[in-house]
Amino acid sequence: MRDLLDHIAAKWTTLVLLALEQEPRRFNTLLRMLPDISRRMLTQSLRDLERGGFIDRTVFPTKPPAVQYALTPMGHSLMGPIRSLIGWAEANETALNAARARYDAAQA
Amino acid sequence: MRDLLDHIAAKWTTLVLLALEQEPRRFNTLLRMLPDISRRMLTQSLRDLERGGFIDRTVFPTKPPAVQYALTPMGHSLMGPIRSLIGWAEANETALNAARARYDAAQA
DNA sequence: CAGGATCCGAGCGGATACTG
DNA sequence: CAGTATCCGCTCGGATCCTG
Repeated sequence: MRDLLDHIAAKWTTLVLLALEQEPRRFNTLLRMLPDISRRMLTQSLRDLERGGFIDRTVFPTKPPAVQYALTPMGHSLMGPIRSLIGWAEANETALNAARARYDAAQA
Repeated sequence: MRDLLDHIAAKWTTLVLLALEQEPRRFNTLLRMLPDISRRMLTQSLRDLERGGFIDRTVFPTKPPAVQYALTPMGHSLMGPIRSLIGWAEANETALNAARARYDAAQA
């Protein structure tokens, strides 16, 4: 459990998974899809996800080389629970912001 | 969404929520329940969760003072999605470890 | 008992330059 | 194109001491 949390916790990994959900993507495509991620962080996140068996990395020996990242079956199966989190977040977004504003106001 | 991820990402917050799910707890009780957390990190996590409206903090003016932390309705409602993640983690624990072992072996 | 304050080392993560 | 390498500021987080 701790393990999984550390993955989700990685802050970018979940966004990467979402970017790959529809179809496999290439490195620079992902870079463009995730506006605030740096090359370095994207590389790290991809390695982390690959290590966990969530994504597959395929290198095409073209020139220049192309690298494709795709969700594994296990990666896809994780999307269910993630969707459930997203649903919650959307449903409670307003309440969440309100709670924070209230708290911050009380501290001022 | 980013917001929620940052919460979950806080690495301890989810564990704190789980510790509070059954019944309200006091500070030192939580400290004992979460073996590897430091006082400082527990305080931070609690503040963060309070700010987000996930938990309530109640001070009893006894001597010495007692402070109780309890899930709010919103906090409880988040447990559903979290349970779904936990279920996934339990179901895929073996596959996850295997994937990691495989990856690490390939790198060696 | 519940925590704030302070100090400090380790690592996260960005920017830039370089490679196959 | 898809990275790696290096430098470096900054925050995370532990340890310790102090308070109401």
